[in-house]
Amino acid sequence: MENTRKSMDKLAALCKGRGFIYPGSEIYGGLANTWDYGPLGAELKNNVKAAWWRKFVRESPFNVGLDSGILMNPSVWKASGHLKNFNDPLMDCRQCKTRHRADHLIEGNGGNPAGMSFDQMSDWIKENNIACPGCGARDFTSVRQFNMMFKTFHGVNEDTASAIYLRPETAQGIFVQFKNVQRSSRRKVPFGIAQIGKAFRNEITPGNFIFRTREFEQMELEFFCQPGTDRTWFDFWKQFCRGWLLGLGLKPENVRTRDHEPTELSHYSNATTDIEYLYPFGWGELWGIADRTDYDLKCHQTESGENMEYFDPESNEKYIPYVIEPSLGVDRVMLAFLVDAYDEETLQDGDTRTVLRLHPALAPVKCAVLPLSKKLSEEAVQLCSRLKKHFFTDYDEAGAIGRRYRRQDETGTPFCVTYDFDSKDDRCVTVRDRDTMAQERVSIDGVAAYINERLAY
RNA sequence: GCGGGAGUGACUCAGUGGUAGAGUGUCACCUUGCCAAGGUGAAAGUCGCGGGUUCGAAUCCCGUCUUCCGCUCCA
Repeated sequence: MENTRKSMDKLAALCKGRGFIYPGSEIYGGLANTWDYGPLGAELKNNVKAAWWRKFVRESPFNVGLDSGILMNPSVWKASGHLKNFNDPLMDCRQCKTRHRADHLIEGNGGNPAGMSFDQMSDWIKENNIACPGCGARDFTSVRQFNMMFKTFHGVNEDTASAIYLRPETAQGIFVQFKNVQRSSRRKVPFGIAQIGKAFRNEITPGNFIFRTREFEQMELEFFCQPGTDRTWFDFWKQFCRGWLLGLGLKPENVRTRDHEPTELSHYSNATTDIEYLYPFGWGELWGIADRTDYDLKCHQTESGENMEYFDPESNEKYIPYVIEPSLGVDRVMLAFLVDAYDEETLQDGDTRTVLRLHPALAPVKCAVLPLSKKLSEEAVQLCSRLKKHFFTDYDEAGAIGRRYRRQDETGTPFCVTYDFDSKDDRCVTVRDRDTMAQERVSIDGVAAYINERLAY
């Protein structure tokens, strides 16, 4: 545990020092569990999202994209069940300091918490002499409410009529627009709608760096298919998602899939599989893949009165499609890529070299132009501005060349291009590979293509 | 919310009542010329905040804020 804590701390320190991730609102003393992405973090995050969008939307024969709003009609959350299910009654054991859900406690002891007020729950637990599952004591605080949805006001008058919520997931925007998208894109089932966007949840226990934060970004796909074919598609997307992760370099031994037990399934799902990653703090959920059945569309049909049925021209029947939902957290997958890439290499002379072995497609800086001497600045700067048209290129002429290589290693730059005293004559530069530290002589005119080829995934 | 840590330059920390320090990092110049930490110099600190004790507080006392870890929840 000591080591794992340390490795997360080291990564967080590197992230702050190099401009990946800073603590939020730091000059005001911070705000718990909020983080801002710095220049390199913003690049990395964009690269992660671009890689996902490319694989799940642009290259997909099935899927189309959507960018729906964070603010939605509150009825959406009534229909989806979030208003009801995102309100948790919690109480603490005064003896062992653990926290419990009052409704779970009541349910587990043969009671029925449905419809009980918080006071009634407190009373029930007292009357039935319920003991703390942790320590056996019977000394609880009273039940308090935790609403997981961020509430705000639509319009300038803070009256209850205009209370709305920040979306706790992006999925509902997709369900609500299902008919518009299907019609306007002329898609036939099976097809999917993909979306990247922010979501907000008042998590009771955020933490572990950017793994769980109250403001986070999701990359979700809602894949609509004919009832009965859902399990086939479920398995298909499971494999597809896993392949995406491994294709971008996550080590297979750090990735596992875990099927949910029937008892832990969400209220809308009949099957869920998590793809988990081995973080320094243990296995953590990365990607939840759920068979949501026709639950969501059905709920919206009931609540809105809008017919959500799809007419299948091939089978000549009407049905509400089943939905397979692979839902991935941008921030936590980014953390997984960072953790997986972090390496402290011991060199022959005993030196340690910190390297972020990010996949070239994800690396924030693709290439750094390093003149061997400041006397070569002019030509090197010219080369740099040419390369910048192709990909993010950095320039550094400060200090010894070895030092500059190490600096680039720390931020995961896959290629360093060294302009030396021969370059002017032979029109070639040395390209140094981050992972192998091997050097190759490449013509100045061909260096952009040389690197571009290696950024593919 | 409860329990336990912690707040001194960007980072890691020293300083326990008497002039705020070091190393790393950053920047400039020199040196070097393909794998960092040679030289010279510079910038950078409301010692978390408020109050109290004292001739004098980073240091002692009281309060407060923030943050980290653990627990409950994670659609």
